[in-house]
Amino acid sequence: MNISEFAKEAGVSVSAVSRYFNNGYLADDKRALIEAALERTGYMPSYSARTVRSKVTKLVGVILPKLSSESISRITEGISEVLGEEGFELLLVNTANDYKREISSLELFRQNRVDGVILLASVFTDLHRSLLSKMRVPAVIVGQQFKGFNCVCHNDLGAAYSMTKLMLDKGACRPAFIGANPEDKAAGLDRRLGFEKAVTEAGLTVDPKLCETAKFSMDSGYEKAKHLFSGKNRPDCLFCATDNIAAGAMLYCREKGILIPDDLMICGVGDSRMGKMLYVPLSSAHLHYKTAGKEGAKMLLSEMKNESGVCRIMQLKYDISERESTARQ
Amino acid sequence: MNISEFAKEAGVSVSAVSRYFNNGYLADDKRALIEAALERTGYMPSYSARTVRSKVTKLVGVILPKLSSESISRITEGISEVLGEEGFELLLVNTANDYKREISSLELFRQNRVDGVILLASVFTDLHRSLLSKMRVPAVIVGQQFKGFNCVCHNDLGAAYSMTKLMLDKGACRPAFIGANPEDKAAGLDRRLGFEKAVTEAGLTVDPKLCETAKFSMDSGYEKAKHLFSGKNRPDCLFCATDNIAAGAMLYCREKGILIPDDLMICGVGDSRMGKMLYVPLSSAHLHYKTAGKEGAKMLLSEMKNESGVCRIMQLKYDISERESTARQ
DNA sequence: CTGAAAGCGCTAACAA
DNA sequence: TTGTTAGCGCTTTCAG
Repeated sequence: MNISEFAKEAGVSVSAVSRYFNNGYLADDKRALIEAALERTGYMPSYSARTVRSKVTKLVGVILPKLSSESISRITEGISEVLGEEGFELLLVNTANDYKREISSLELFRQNRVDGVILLASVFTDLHRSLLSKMRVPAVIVGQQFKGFNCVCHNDLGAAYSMTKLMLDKGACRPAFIGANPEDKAAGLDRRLGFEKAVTEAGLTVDPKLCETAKFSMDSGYEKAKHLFSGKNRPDCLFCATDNIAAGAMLYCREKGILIPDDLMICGVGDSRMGKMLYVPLSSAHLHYKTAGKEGAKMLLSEMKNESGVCRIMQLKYDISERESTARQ
Repeated sequence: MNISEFAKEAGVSVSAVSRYFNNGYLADDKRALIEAALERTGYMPSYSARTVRSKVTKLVGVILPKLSSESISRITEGISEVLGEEGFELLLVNTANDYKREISSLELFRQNRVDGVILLASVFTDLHRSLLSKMRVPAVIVGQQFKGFNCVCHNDLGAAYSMTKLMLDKGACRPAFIGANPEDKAAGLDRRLGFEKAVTEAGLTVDPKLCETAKFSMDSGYEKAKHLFSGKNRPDCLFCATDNIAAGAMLYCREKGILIPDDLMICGVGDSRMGKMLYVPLSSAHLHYKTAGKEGAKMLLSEMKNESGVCRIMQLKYDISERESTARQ
């Protein structure tokens, strides 16, 4: 059933029906007529037909590298909360860390499918830049800072610095590092720079033999910890770029009888639910993921309302969650 | 720019352009002409205009109660993987456990916005039933069994039964239970029934004082465990409906010096990443969440292809992951 | 405040 | 194989 069939059924004009579903510039008797007919027929207007004319999809595209990650699902939850209140729905693309899919969804979103885009990417390239510039709708990047675009990001460098400093201040002097791919500017590069800054400031030097690069997984953290402890210069504190990596490293320590925090202090970033529940509760930098999602959504909303054109960067603060894994006197 | 402007620019007819983007029933020279013009103009066809005619959205609506849950994000990942391969995108609605939003999104999806619906709900009502019946597109329910509709579900009763039996077989004789809202048939009711079946079969009786109903959270598990241990008849084994609840209960035990598994064996359901990492690794029933999502998506795909009308129910198996929390001789 | 009618950008039937 | 053209279902002027 389409709008004119329905209008006939209701005994009103097509425009009356259209107005009923939109601004409601309508007399009460017609309104009642329409509501009665709605009850009878179960008619629903077609969203795409509306979009063809009005150019409004009420859809926001969200591109993310994976779903089953605590940080990403928290961010997405924040996005969905804010956007939902404004009547937007999410068109979700899970790229499964596949670079090609990231690009192709950006292409897809140029087909007037969405009113705006939120991108949670890990690695940025020139192709990203050129595609984002060609975008006809506003876009916001969450979790990374990318000059020339709207971003909501964390203070990754500061967080890594503070956590490392926390351990050095407690007397550690052989700091080790397990980081992530440095092409990921936020979780990879910046967290490494924060670690290095703290080490250098403490008057120590960064020992390349005590620095590893892991994947974002527990297993990888485990492997890298094993490697770290295979050398003769054993670390007495370990900064990990994520809680997951730290958890893997702790698993190794438990197996080998390396005591935390006595033999080795350890901390992560992200303050995951799991970190609190580990056999030694993990000190971590708390990043406000849900807030990041909310702020990203708010930024996008304001972009979609007025084409300001000024791009903004918002950096969120972090908090230090100190727990037993660094509880050395 | 629209299709006719673009066709003019390219020097071909509109149908040539339309064919280029669809079946490709097209001579090579025109194809080249179009591609050159595409390069020049960056033209992209409008998806909604296409949908108005073709009635195909290439969108599947996914309704879920929350995002930041391991089980749900795993299911969603499975859905997205299968559907993505077939060129479908996800229109995600996060209801935040709000019943009203569940209903309103079902309404929303009647506006020809999607080609199919996947519903991950916890509690089913008659309103769900009537709305789902009115649906113009196929729908699949994942995680719950609901007669008369397409479902992919777990063997919740069996899983709870096996985990409880595991502990009773090891000599426990005062079994306790922390479950979820029984209106949630899968995680609430069936897991309770499984527990009760195992207890009864072992020749024991279910002690109502040793049965609690918690929310799906660690905090709630903690509180209920406290309550459980406040009575004089202390349990010697505890079955929890989810790993999260079990983790909360274990936190309480650790605080109070209740030794696991010596004083209390404990197990959960879901086999979460966190469970493996707890201070005593948690025995749990492994449910194949990602597989559930994949199978749900496959079922939906086949429904969308041919209106079979026959509704199917698929129940997935579970596996037992035995760990230290039940490692009593 | 209301209804008629002209599109929105595209697809698909049809004629060539 | 192609191009012309009539819609898809809706919104939005515009004249009443």
